[in-house]
Parts: sequence; C-alpha cells; structure tokens
Amino acid sequence: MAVPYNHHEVEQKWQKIWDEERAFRTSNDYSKPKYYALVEFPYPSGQGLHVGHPRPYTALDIVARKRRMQGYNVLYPMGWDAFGLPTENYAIKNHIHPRIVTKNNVERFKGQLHSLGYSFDWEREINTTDSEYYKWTQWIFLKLFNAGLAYKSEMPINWCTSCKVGLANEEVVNGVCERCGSEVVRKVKSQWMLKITEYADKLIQGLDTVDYIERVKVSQKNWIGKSQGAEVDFALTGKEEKLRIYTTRPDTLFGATYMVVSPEHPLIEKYKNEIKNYDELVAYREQAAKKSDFERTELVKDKTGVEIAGLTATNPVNNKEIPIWISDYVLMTYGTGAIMAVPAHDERDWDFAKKFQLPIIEVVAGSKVSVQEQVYTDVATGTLVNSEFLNGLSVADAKEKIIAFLEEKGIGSRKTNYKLRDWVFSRQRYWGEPIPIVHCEKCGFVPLDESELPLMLPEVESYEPTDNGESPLAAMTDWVNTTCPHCGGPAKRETDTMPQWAGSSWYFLRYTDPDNKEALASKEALEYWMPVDWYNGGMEHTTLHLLYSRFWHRFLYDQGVVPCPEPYQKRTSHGMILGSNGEKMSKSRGNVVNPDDIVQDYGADTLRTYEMFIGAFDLSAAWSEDGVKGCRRFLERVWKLQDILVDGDGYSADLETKMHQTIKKVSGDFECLKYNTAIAAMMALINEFYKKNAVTRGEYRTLLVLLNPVAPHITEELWQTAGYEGRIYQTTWPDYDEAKTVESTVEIGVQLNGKIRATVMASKDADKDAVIAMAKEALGDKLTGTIVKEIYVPGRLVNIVAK
RNA sequence: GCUGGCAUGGCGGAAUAGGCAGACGCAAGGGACUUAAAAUCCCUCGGGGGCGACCCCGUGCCGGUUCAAGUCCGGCUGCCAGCACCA
Repeated sequence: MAVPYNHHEVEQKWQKIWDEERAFRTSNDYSKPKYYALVEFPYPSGQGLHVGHPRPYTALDIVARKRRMQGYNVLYPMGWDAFGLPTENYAIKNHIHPRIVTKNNVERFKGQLHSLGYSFDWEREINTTDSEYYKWTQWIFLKLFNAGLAYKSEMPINWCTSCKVGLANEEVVNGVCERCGSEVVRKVKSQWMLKITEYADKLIQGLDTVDYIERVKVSQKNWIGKSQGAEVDFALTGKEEKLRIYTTRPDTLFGATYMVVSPEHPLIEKYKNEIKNYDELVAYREQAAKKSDFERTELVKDKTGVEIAGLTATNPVNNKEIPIWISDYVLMTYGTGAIMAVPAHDERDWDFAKKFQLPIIEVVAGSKVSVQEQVYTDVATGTLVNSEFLNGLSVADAKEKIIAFLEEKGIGSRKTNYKLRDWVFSRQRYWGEPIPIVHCEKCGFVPLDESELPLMLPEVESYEPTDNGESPLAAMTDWVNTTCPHCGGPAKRETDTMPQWAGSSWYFLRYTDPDNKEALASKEALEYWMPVDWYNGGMEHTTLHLLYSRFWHRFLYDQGVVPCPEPYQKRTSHGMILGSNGEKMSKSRGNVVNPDDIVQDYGADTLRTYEMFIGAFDLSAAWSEDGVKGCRRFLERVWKLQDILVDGDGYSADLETKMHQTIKKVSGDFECLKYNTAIAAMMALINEFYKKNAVTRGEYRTLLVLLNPVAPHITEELWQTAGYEGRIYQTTWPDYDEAKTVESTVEIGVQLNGKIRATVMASKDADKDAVIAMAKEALGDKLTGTIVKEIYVPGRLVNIVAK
C-alpha cells in the first residue's frame, strides 16, 4: 500500500527542488523555437491574492509547461504593476512610505504565487516602480513627446471628487470613478495628453492581423468608434462666417430643418452682442455644465434646449433659412460640436423636433413618419425623395453624389470621425512615474535628455493630494526648481505623474531582456521573443490596458524600436470566479474565499485542478467547496493508482485506443481553453484503470505526463516514486497515433425512420451493405413497409426509412 | 436603443463537421466496511408508462429545412457582457 497523499509534504518538497534546479529558467538559446506565454501582471494590493488570480495563471501555466515538454524555449514571466492609488491611499492612512507598502505586498503576493507551483521564470521578475524599470517608461514618454504625440492642454477633464485626480474617459464608468465609485465632475485643468487618436486607424486595422477572441475585437472597434460621413458648411444668415457641421448622413441634407450646436460652442460668445437671448443661453449652458455625465445620460429621453434668437443659418443646398438651437444632446467634444438636424431620419432629432414643434421633412421614402409617428431608419432599402437632384437614388448612391456635389461647390467634404479621445496622461499624485519634462519661461516645455533618466521620484514628507488639485510633488520646491536643459535658465519640473497604465503599456517588452542597461531590451531579444504568442487577461482591460499597450507598441514599431506592429498574436479572456452564492466576491457580501486556505486544506494541485475544472474558461463560475473536494478526490485516486500498478511499458491491448484518444483529447483541449473537458477525459481514463484494477507502467507514465501541467507537484512525486527517469518536467509530451484513436469494432446505432431502435457491433471499416444487412436483422419484425432510403454514416449509425 | 454572447437533468457542465442528448464532476438515494461516524468502495440517478423484452415525451417558446436538428434557417421570450444623445 502506498503512503497516504500528503499535499503539504509533496508540494513543499518539489517547490524547493524546482527552485534549486532553476527548473523553469528561460534559455537564451535563440536557436530553439520560442513560445512566449503571458498573463497580466497583478497590482500587488494589500488584500493579497484573490481566488480569481489562479484561473488565468494556471491556464497559461498549463500551456507553458506543455510547450516546454514539446521542446520549445518558453518565456512565462511574472512581475508587478505596482504604482497606483490604493497603495498611495494606504500609505497616507498608515503613514508608511508607498515603497515599503509595495515591498510588503509584493512579498506576500510572491509567496502566494510560489505556493501554487507556477512555472514563472522568477529570474525575470520586473516591478514598474523600480527606477531601472521606469527609466524606460520615461524614455518612451520622451519618444512620444519628441514625435509630437504628447502635448499639454487646458481642457475639461473628468475629475474624481474623492481621489482628487483627473481620469481618462476609459476610467469613468456610468459617470462615476471606476476605482472608488465617487462622483466625477468636469474640471478644466492643464493636462498631459497622448495623441492616441492619431493611431485610431492603425489600431482598428491591426485587429485584422491578430487572433483575438471576437468580443475583444468588437469592444475595441466599438470604443474607437470610427464613423464615415461629411463635414458641411452652413452659411450664417447675413454673415461671412460659416457654421461647420459633421454628419454621417449627408444624403439627408434636404431634410435638415434646423441646426443644433453644443452649449459650449464658440459661436455663442462670438456673436453675444447680436444674440437677443444671450443671458438665457448662458443660463442653459451653466445648467448643462452642472450635470454630471451620469445625469446627462439618464435624461436621454427628455430633450432640452434653447433657440438662439437673432441668428439663423442657410441650408446650402436649397437656400432655406433655418433656426439654430443649443442643446446638450450635441457634444462639443465630437465632430465640430454642431449638427444639422434631420428629424425625419434621426431619432434624437425626431424627439427634439417633436418637443419643440419644429418642421419634419421626409427625404427617404418608405418612412413611417406620417403614419406611425416614427422615424425611418432603414438605410439599406430607402429611396431619396424631396431632394431635387438626389431623388430616386438609394441612400448609398445619394451619399456619394452629394459629397461630390459639396466638394465641387467647396461647401463640404468627406470626413471620418472617431469616438476615441486623446488619452489624459497626467495624475496629480505622488506614487507614479515622474514626467521627464521641465517648463522654462523662455523655451516652454523642454524634455530632459535621455542621459538624465531615470528622473527619480523624490522622497516627500506628505503624499496627500492638495485640494487645489496639485500633485504632492508641487510642494517640493528643491526638486521642482531646476534649470532648463535647453537654455540653462531657471525652470520648473512637471509635478504631475503618469497614470498607472504607463508601466503596463510596455512591460511585456522588458521581460525579454529585463536587466538591460542600454535599452528597454536588446534588438536580438525583441526579435526572438516578440510578439507574445498568447496573452490572457481580463475583459475589463479591453479598452484600457489592451488598447493603450497596442498604441505604445505600434508607436515603438513606427520608431523602429520593436520588430513587429502588434504586441500580442493571440488574446483570450477568462471569466470571473464568483462567490458560492453566484455574486461577485467581496468582503461586504462575506463570500470571499482565500486561496491560502484552499492550498492549506486541499493543496495547490487541487486548487489548480478545481479552477480548471470549474466550467467553461471564458464564462464566470460560482465557487463550490464541494467541487474542490471532488477534485481532491480525483487526485487521491490518481495517487492510489500506485497500488494497482503492473509491469508493461506499453499500453494494454484493451486500453490502447482509449490511451490514444485521451492523449489526443487532452493535447487538443489544452490549446483551446477547454481545460474542463481535458480533465474530464483524464478522470474517465483512470475510471477505466480502476474497472480493470490494473494500470501498466506505460499507461501510468502517460497519464502522469498529461496531468502534469495541471497538477505539477503530485505528478512529479509519483513520477519519482515509480522510478521513471529524470524529472517529469524534463520529459517529452506524449504522441498519439491518429489511426489508433478509433476502435476497431464500434457500436452503431440503428434508426428506423430517424428513431433509435437497436444497436449493432461492426468493424470500423465494414462496408455499407454488410452493416445495413446487420441493421435490418437487428430491427427484426419492427421493420415493416417498403424501404425508401438507407443511410449509413460510417462508424456511427444506420437510418432506414420505410413507409 | 445598438453591438456581441448565452439558454441542455436537482446543480456545474459534455456532445468533431447535422448523426445514439446528458460525458466528467457535484448533490441526492440505496448498499458494503465500521461498535459508530468520517473516509473509501459498489449500485441507482431527465420525466412518464409497462411484470417484461420495450414504449412515449424531453436541449427556453413558435414555425421551417432534412432520412436525421441541442447543433442549420426565420420569428419570439428571457438572461449576461460591452457601449450608450458620438449626429
């Protein structure tokens, strides 16, 4: 009898041995085929590891371990995305330096990851808060600045009232701060911006060249929000000046019955003396500004607005004079901040026109405007009417014709717009990368020289953000006051720091060559390792980290720094692990599971197996302690196979097919996120061993290798106990023979008129007539009437159709 | 509202490419072992009917294609996720 399975002993023993043997060290032998597997590096929070973390980490650990056994040089690294607000807030509250907080948290996380037996190459560990790391984050920023892609701008930003910090659009969710849930208001501040909009098209096009799961591609395209249309100039009645609008439906120009400009549109200030109701407009603007984004969204159905008295416009195609309104349903930040309103064919314009009783002219036939009080939106089948030279054309043709007309007359042109906004890159915070720019009275914004990097984050007395929205660094006059690198005159350092997304926008490059002092990574390392072959991470990062890092990488490609345009060849996403009640785990709900407890009570191998078995990888799944027990039971049964181990290096005749089938199934499923069915196949296999009460050494060996990526410790121990050569992590992945995955004799279902009535056993390559004859015999006297059709699906079923 | 996705036993979930629905696990029930319990092992386990070989029904709902539909097509309903006054 085997000794009982003691997961503490087994797991600690092998973790120590792997460390000593540097088992998972990445090789620098660039002649071998490479495989770069990547998971999102965690933010080392004070709470420690969440049971959600092991799901993606285990999944790619499986892939990494399997690839190593298949002969690849594998890079599977880990590091720390350690700048960020929670650490800073914790530091403020407890009067501990954020550096110390980070160090403690990293230590805890690292210990926890280590206890789970991941094959990360810890010799390549990185930390975004190391000056040797953020030196290169700053270096990339300088590149962006020098390329004209970083600029400072006075602009209304999303301001979190609680964090006292500016947020990127991507960080505002339902009008509240993504991180703390507090109200977000608009505040005009001078901010560093990155021109991600310049890369909008490249970021869309790049998606066609990579293998991302569909919903990630769709989300990114959606977020970038490309739309094609035209800009058209409407003359202001009696003025030289034109009012420029953007529309995706230039074909409906004849249906424009009024115009709307955003409340912040400069037109209003410009003509304040001629506008008769200027005060009313200002009052409306102030009211609109007070609304949070959330309120603006909530009030979608109820349109508001004020007509500008004393100012009208002329529709350039029919010279009709039309009124101009202001309304907050038109945004200053998109297009030109002004629209032509075509109420018959736009739902928002329709609502507005109905409310203020403005005229509605149908210009695309098929409209239900008059009959059903409803706007017409079927672009595909409509025909133009009431539109002079456009009459009778389809929407698509009318668009082309009108654009040609506008361009010829010089009153409009084709135009593409994006929803994507430039990236607000400043944070008024301490715990981030200093921005390597000084401001000189004479020379303006001047970048530091590369040789001055890293610009170290100075020690400060207090990390509290100030109420006037300045970074804590602003109080450090010694640090702030410097000289201009350009003219040598007095200058001030930038006191804002970079957002958390900076360090994570290029970290995958640093792993390829983490100690390089001369470059962010050597050319050779980048050429060998990039792109990342498989990157897995959360859906919540689709429009933040994933988009930002693609932008930086594409920029670095254009600069000749990296060898490929896209950083990630393949992107997958995992589902969330929920509490046992099906709700998101949280302290307040009391449904949090600590991975340390599971490792303690059941072992890392059980946790890993369970998280892979819990359900479809991309869907969320509720935690179940009973499910954990089931997986532990499975590992116990694997352990006890020792007791029924028999001689024989090959597979026994009756299990040969099953063995080949299982190798094929497990090998394939590990490649396409179907870890649950891979494990199910291994469970089914050991059930076969127990049915026979025997497992040959050859069968056992194969099972251990297949299971090793999922449960590395127990399989390594059993491998040693059984006396196989070397370590299991050094062995090769088993092959299967396709021909042997099919049983020589198969059970064939016999259908009569599409319903199963019997089964017959037949050789897998028996001919059709023979099988059908057997089927008829099996049906016996159930088979009545005239046979009209006989169908044979080789190796599967027979269907006899009789009338 | 738009976009993407999903809907299968008591539960989590399986089911190449349209070809025997419910693999694997959990829970439950019964049995063995035990003074007892736990653990372990064996059996049953979608619903209904029949002593029985067997028969009928069944993959959210309605219809269609097909010898054959969980799978394909059309129309609904419900749920999840992302975006949301982007002209």
